[in-house]
Amino acid sequence: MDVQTIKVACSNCNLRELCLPMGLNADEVDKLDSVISNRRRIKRGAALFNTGDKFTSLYAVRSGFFKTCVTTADGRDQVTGFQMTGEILGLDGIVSDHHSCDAIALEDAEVCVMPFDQIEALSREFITLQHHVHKIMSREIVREHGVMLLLGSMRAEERLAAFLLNLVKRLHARGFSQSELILRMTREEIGSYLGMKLETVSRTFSKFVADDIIDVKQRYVHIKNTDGLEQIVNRPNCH
Amino acid sequence: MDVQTIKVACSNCNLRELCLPMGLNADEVDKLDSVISNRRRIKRGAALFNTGDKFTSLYAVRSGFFKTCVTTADGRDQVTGFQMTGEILGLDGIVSDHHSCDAIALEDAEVCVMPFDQIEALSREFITLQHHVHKIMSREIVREHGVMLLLGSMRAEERLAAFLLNLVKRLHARGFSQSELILRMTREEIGSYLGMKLETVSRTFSKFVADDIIDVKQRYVHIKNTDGLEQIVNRPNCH
DNA sequence: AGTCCCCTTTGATCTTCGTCAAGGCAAGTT
DNA sequence: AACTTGCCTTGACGAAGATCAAAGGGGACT
Repeated sequence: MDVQTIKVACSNCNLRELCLPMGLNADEVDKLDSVISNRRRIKRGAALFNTGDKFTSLYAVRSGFFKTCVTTADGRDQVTGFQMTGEILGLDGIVSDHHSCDAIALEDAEVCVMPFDQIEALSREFITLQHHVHKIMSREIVREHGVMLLLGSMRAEERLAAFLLNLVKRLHARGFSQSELILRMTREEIGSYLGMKLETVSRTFSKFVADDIIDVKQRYVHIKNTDGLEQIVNRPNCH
Repeated sequence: MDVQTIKVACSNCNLRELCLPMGLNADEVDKLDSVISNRRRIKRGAALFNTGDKFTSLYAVRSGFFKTCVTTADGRDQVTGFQMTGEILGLDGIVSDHHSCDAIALEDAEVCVMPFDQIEALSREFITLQHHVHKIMSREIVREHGVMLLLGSMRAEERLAAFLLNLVKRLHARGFSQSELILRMTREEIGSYLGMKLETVSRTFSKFVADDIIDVKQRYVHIKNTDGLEQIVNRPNCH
């Protein structure tokens, strides 16, 4: 086993508590290592996969930051999610054997390639892994319920506040600050995800700054008042 | 094996081409029968499960019509889907062992109860079933992508047109008319699902009637011009 | 059959956000 | 250093849809 192989192994990966091996015992992680054959590097702006591509594998984000988006025939475009370290990409492809969205790297990134037939084979062997795969898919379904709630019933300020809180929570789980973050996406991508125009995103950021809830300098955001953001999200429609 | 048992079996169910047994061979369906122990009747307005309930089973809709909705602490409410015959409910519960939405019957309904631990056990045995379970979850993820696109980038007319086309397509797959349907939900529930107010739903229906695209009489809808509806959905934002 | 209640429709008005437009900032290039 | 380019901010205006209000209709129940 050469140095490179060791480096690739889940067992040595500092993400194993966030990623697919979560909850597996040492023996099971060893087996999982054997099916995660390789890594793939994606340049900023490039696609990990595109709509229509044959589905073969799930991908675990090892480093970098992705967006997924669906596009309609008439050119409409919707960002469906942002994925960071330890999160899984590609679940959309299982149902039809082809991907139904694009996964684009928002910065230079690296993913672990997990051939899905091998994941399925292994999860027939290990109950723990089987259950974990099911949980990952269920988690994605529940996440999307949350986005539907956001898009269907929140106003612009609430959406952006919820978005910032969600981002910073996930970053904090990865060891980053609870109050500072660098956005990896443009205002337009945030707007697409949140169902608003980039100008509205910008204005809403400016309003939060005026209200002394955050500082913003381009992509850098400092959350000065987390409670303030939470109140914006939780306040029932006050009209 | 008494008459009642035979009636309950997937192998004799006229939904087996739509429901969980889809694609399984006779032997596999027999095994599946053995884990689908019982049915449950749900009265109109009653819950199949509520947020917070312990997750034990998936449910296949045998008859009737359901909505699922998420509710926030501050009383906001979002319908996340409508489920008809042959569709699967409960996937939201897998990730945390508790349901994260309510499933409410919109008319008297009956579901097949599928204990999830047994589904998992059986799908370790049958590759076909394993793959099918994964597809069902992936399909739900892709469906939700579509809803996000709808909520994030469409205007009221487009949303309602897309909704009607989707409903009638699913009903047609179940042997119903391509052009006529009975809505099982109120204008308010449609509005919640589509991210608009019930008055806007009503006005949009009225506009479609004025444009001679549909007839509406309360819950009854007759689609007179399917192409017209499709054009409304596919037309790029024309402002 | 009559009553009640919920659902639906429609109108008038108001708010939020989208649209259009112009200009600024930051980073990389020549 | 000047220039280009992409991204962001801000202002003015308009449109889509929300809100408030009132009244009509259908189905369920007694």
